[in-house]
Amino acid sequence: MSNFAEDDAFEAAASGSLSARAMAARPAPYLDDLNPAQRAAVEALDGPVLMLAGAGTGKTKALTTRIAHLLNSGKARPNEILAVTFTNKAAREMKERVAKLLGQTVEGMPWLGTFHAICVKLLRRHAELVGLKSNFTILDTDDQIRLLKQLIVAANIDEKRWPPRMLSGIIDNWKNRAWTPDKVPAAEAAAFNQRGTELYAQYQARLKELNAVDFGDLLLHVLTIFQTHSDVLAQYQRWFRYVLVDEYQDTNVAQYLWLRLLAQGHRNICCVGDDDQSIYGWRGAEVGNILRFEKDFPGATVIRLEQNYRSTPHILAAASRVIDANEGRLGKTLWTDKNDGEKVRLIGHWDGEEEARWIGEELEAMQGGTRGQRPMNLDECAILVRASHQMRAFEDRFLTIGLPYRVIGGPRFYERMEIRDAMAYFRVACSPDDDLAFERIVNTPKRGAGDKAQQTMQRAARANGVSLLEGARLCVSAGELTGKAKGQVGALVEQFDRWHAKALDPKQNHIELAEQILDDSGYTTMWQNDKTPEAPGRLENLKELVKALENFENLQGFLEHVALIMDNETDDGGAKVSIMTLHGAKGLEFPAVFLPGWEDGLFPSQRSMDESGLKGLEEERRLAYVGITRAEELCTISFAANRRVYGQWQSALPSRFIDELPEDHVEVLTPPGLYGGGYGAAGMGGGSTIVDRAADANVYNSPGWKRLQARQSTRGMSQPQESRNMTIDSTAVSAYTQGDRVFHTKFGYGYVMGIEGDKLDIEFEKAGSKKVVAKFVVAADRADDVPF
DNA sequence: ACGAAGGGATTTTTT
DNA sequence: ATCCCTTCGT
Repeated sequence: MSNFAEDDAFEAAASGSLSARAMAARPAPYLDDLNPAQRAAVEALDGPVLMLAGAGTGKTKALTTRIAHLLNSGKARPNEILAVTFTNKAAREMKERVAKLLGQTVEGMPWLGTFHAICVKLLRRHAELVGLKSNFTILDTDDQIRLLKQLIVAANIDEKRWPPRMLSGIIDNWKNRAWTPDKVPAAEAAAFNQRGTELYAQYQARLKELNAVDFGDLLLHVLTIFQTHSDVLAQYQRWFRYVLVDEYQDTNVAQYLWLRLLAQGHRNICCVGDDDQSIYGWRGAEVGNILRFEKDFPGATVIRLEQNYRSTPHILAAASRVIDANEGRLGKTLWTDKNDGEKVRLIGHWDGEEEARWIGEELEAMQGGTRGQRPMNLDECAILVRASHQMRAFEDRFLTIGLPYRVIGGPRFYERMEIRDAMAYFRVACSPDDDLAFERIVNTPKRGAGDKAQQTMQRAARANGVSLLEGARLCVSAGELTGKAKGQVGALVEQFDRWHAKALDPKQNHIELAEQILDDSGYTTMWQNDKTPEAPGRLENLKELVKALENFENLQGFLEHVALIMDNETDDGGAKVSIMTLHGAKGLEFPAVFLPGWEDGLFPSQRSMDESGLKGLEEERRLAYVGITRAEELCTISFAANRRVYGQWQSALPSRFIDELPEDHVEVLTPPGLYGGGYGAAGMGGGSTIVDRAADANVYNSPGWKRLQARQSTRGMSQPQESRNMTIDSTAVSAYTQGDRVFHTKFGYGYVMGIEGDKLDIEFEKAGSKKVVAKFVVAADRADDVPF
């Protein structure tokens, strides 16, 4: 599929515009732009280097300057540098910045890219060594899951017990650890009753039949090649004089082994990362990789970038204190020469809706500068949430008040159903052997080919050892399909013959062909006739897809790229506040950042703690660190006492991370709201140092707050600090028994029906059945003591 | 073969 | 609450 002869990396560089010799004599003005640490990191070209780059310390600048310096000093030619990133975005940015530094386009840096993109390039060259053809196709998650599902069903395994999604997760996990089916440790295999490894092996076999790989295979196959063909490995070890790795803390075991093998040639490896920003443990990242770098590469130079150019001292202090609670850090001390600016703001709310309302009002005020500081543009502001379901409250609110917003992250362009369908048509047109693609669209639009018809085709294909498309053809000519399917599938097969011929024809305009495929197949018509509200949008997307084809020579080239470049930059301009997850915000920065939802259970996420214990909690804490350090000038943290989760009202305590904030750098805001303020925060204040202090300082000197404190002492409840463990205070829960009549400020009176973990199951007279943290109700006979 | 209704789950995300 | 997927009924 790819004609990589064209970009054959070893060849390309020699003719590139950057001849090593020509560059050698050049001065290095870019060095003057660096601080001493950055400069040291750039100039330590030889030997292993670990660059510990804290948030906002100019990591990318150091990294790109280092590449420029390598080239400029004649140490390496562009194609002798291996520079890996995790995302296409990072790779793109790096290319652009290197080019800018050198004042010219960098041609021939073929080995600057994502792990996956580089592995595709390597694997296409050596595919036969792992039993593949070099035109293998790359399956995405969707294809992967459909394939696994087939295998599960075929093996007669209960889908409920072994959901394809779960199996795919297990297999990915194994691949992240560089375990091929035969290398899965016995203990691990036993944990899944041997069935897991069986299915894994079957899956790999099936992939080979399909001449396909999934994302994990890209790395794993190349690793296998390196491990089993020392000649091939040696060739690359020799070739890559310098190796650079971005976001090293995010590497998994497979990537680590891959890098270690390649770097063994010249031992010039420079890893850049920040252990405090390791937030991808759940998908296989090993912080350990960065922690033991010096052991792996004895004599390594370790350079710390600690001067922060992004945030004010207050923000930095808050972030530093929070992350300080983590164990086993490599340790950095971020500093800045910026002026103090505003303290980190902390505010509690009664519920999630009020929180959204308040942030909306803040954003409006900040735009006009009415809030007392410089006017801010909406696109200078961001709301960073822990989980995407939190976004909805903001979207709802911002829609009602007409505040422009942009959700970053969501489903990506190439993951949308209509795009994948269209691509499946293109895939079959280009490679009629692509069974998964054919299967996807054979009955889309409806062609009367349901389960039964498809099984017939599958059987025919298997029996004759041909592709599904050929199987379909056989069924049609043998009259094995029922009336409706017979005609329409027959027509489809003929259409694919025509389209395939055109796809191979160099004179054929590929854009016209794409349009023709979508129209003649009835796919466009299907959406035109669809009256659901999203249909027009889907047609729009299809138009965009066709437009994207302009950038490519042919359909094949397009498909090749899209497999790896699944991101979409649909920046339609216009000032909008960004809403995204904390994960999505890594690497970004905003003058003003809102961090809502800081409640125990939500953030830190209960699930994370349940599944990974202290390790999970520490990763959550790093997430908090990432969140705070995104802010340049203004950082606002908030929490809500009540929130609707899965349709049920739930109460929660403020996040333990709030206790970890340094009070000197935090300003506690009084929420607007009923009863003279202090509503949410007072109700929530239970264990927060901040709020306690605030109360002392009369910030929370509301009657309600005082009464709450009085109530807590009279009832002899455990002090919240003591209860701040992995499990929430159970003393309070045990203060009640079934049948107790209780009062809740929001839901009114009710009876305790049962106790579930840390929550009381209460049947409220007006509000129905709810699960509530005991702290938020009082015995009905004490209802007068309720501080609101 | 296809649409409606019921059941279960629901962190985070790249390639 | 909502979404997705399976099952059931036509």
